[in-house]
Amino acid sequence: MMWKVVTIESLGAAIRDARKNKGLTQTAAGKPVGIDQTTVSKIEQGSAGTRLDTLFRLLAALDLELVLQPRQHSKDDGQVW
Amino acid sequence: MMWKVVTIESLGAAIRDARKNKGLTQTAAGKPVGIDQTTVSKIEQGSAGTRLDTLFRLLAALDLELVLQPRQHSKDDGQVW
DNA sequence: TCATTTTATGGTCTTATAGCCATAAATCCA
DNA sequence: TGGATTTATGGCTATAAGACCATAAAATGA
Repeated sequence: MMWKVVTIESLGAAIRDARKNKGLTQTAAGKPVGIDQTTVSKIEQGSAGTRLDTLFRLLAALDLELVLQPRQHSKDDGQVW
Repeated sequence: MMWKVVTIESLGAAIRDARKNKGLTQTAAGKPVGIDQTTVSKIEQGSAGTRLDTLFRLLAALDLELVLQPRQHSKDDGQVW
């Protein structure tokens, strides 16, 4: 799977998707990298203030990576941030 | 261009790369989205505590987007976070 | 080389994350 | 449907981001 991410909310949704695909609970996903369940919950809901270190630890736990690339605009794009 | 990002440092480096490709200074990149030059500097250096809202505003300013995907391991991968 | 531009660093102040705990709310399933 | 699991919320505290200002350091180019 690949999730295009342009907003914090879509990032959270993608992470939730990936976590569920792996059959993990928020607690199980966060525990190995020292992230509290409440924090995972907020991230998945699109908390604006989430810190990068927290995000990257969660990505590691879920075996995910990011790709940065020029924005590919499409006519049905809504708000961009 | 596409930058694979697995660490905060590589994210910062990729952003710097993209910004320079656009011929923008840190001040010029941050100004339209209300981000201070000092903050852009820290982000590019890989500041762990950078907040997602700050990151996404900068990505918007540089017309960049993220893609989230399963990690593609390669034998020369180093530390993953 | 030297002035100019750009980036890095350091301090202050305000604000908010994330850990932690407790618990309500929602979801699952037998 | 009811108990168990999972997720969301709220409070508390320590810690730190980011705006802003000043300035040092580095890079640029004429």
